[in-house]
Amino acid sequence: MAKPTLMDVAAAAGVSYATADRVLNRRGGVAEKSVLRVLAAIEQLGYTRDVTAANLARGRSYNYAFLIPAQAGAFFGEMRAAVKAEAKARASQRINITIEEVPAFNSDGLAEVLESCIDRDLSGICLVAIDSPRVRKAIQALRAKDVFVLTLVADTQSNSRDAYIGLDNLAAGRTAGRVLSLASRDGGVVLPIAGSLDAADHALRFKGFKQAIAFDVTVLPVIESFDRPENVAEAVRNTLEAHPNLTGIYSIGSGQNGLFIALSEVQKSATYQRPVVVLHDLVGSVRTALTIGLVDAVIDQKPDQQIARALDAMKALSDGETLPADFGTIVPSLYFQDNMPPAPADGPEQGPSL
Amino acid sequence: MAKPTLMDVAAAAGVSYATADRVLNRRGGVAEKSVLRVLAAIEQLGYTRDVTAANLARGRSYNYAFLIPAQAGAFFGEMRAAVKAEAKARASQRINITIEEVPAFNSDGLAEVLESCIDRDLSGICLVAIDSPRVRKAIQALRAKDVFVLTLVADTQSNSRDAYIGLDNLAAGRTAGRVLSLASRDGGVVLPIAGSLDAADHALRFKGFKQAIAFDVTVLPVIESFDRPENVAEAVRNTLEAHPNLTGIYSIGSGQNGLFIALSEVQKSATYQRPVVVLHDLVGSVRTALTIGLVDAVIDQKPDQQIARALDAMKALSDGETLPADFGTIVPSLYFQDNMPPAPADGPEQGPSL
DNA sequence: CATTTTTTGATATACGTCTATCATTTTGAG
DNA sequence: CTCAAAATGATAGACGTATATCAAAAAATG
Repeated sequence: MAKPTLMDVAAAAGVSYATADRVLNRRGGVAEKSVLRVLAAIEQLGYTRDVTAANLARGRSYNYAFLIPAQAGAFFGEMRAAVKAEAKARASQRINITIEEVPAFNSDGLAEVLESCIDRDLSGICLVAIDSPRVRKAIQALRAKDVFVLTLVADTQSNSRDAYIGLDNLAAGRTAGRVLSLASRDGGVVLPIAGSLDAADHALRFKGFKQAIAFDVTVLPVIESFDRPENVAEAVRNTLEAHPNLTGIYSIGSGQNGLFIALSEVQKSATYQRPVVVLHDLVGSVRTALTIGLVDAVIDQKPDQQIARALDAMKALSDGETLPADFGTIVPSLYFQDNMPPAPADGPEQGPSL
Repeated sequence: MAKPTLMDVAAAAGVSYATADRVLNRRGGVAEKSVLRVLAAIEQLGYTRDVTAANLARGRSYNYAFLIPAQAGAFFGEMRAAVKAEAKARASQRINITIEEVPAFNSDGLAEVLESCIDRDLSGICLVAIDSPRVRKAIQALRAKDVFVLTLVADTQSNSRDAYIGLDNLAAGRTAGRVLSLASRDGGVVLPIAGSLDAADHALRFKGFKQAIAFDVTVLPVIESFDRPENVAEAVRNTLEAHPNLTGIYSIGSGQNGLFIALSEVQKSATYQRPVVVLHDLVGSVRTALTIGLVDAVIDQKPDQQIARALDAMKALSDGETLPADFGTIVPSLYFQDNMPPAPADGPEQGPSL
């Protein structure tokens, strides 16, 4: 028996197609007993609406926009590539995706783009949030127009968006702490390096890190790089000087160049045993560092999976479903040289398919 | 401008809808120059076929079957739940999925079910392979009828199926080796426990393990449990007796009960420092063990992701696409207490949606 | 040029649903 | 019982594509 159609349901319920349709689409004006009979028939036949046919009839397509920060490191580059890949994959399913470049670290720039989206007939928008009154206001304006707003990677206030898709930073920090604790079994000394502890994500990671670190491991005062590679290289050099027995380094943020420089010096000099190094985000340069053994473990937030998840979330919201509570939580992945996933390939253009 | 339709393409190419259709669907009998004009129009307008409308018109739906071993431990239970979840999620997209129970470890039983599938009008089938002549023959018969056959978790000969979706066992073993090496920095002694090294997956994991283990770490002779918990408990006890300084245990296979028993004895006695324990598959009991700190790290093969991947693969094959080379390779995930993903919830039944 | 062959156009029906309209039946109130 | 209100039925057009048929036009053949 083929999949039942609404016609079958109507027949089974002993009503006309029109009535079955009125029930299914809650158009009202149907007697209670008829409603029940239709619902019973739906239940009994296991009817599910063919959403593809429904969308076709409604002339409905899903328009989503991603606002991705421009040129802010390799991470967002991968993110952009992932969006493009998903856009292509879903194009044949009436899902249209556009990417808007947004100036990095600039809340007014972000707000401006958001404001320009208001009359673009979008059903959802996905942004890397920077909190500011103007941004919040723009988001509210969009949501008032029934545009779903998701935050990605970085969140705003939780009541001002529909969902947040992003890394569980506390778990990420704990994982780092666990690895360095394992690697410093009988006590040890570890150095945390952050971009800035004022950034919410870095602070959370650091908090988790301290939670998970073993009691007999000494955590040195955290170094804040403020995105200046020289600072990091210098600080790592000094620390190694002062603590030749350093067992671990946790680089909490991005911008790893300074760290790489200092580490390769250590590797060459061979005066010290290299500490175990844990850092974040498996982008190109980090991938290389892991491959050649300059660092040991990488905590990744799987940008491609985040994009896919964000799209699934927006589609679900558009279809009137509600999201499970922890839908947006991305569990940190831990990669060694040994279980690195293959690098994302920007596949060649495909011709029109059959 | 809305998404272009084939009508738009025909108009742009200056031909009729019928001709554009003939080109798109390779029906033949079209002059070379017309073909070129249509293709140019497709290119220029960025036309992509609306597959949902196409499937609707074709009356096409995708019928897939999953053959999952019955009652063979919690792992396949999770797998079955994942299939059910995906089945529900894709029901509205003309994808029908059935689950067939297959007797565990029984190649004839598997073959029988396979043979019964031959005239069921399936477009794809997914099984946990057990190699035997009869199974191979059944698979060939299916493929001869244009049914795509994927293997899951366990493979057959690579030329006898369309794709294999499964864990990269070598990488999994290497990852375990890496963790135990990290945890045994200045030398150490580690104990590998396998179900049976005759099983291809266990052998591969063990091979990877040895590859990644540090040179100054001693690997004790591997214990083979042959799925008897008592053996494992006994062997672990003896090993701890003989090597009070044991730094790590790698449990290569499933059936962890014996290990858990021995470990909880150690935990209580407090005579030894508990070795670092790495094992496989984050099923219920393992999850508990990880939570209470009985074990340290779990390598997971993400059954839910495997199911999703398998479905994507079958759908892609059905649509005439070719799969990327490493499509089926599942990268092992490493979980600590700290980054455990939430347990899969068997969500409550949802009423008919809007 | 006449004839056959190839190519093209026009058009109809179908897929499962949405939306709308109009006619008809049933129900409830007075 | 009468009349309005509520409920139901019947049906048509649309969405974008697939598939088929038949006639008309263009090209190739002799």
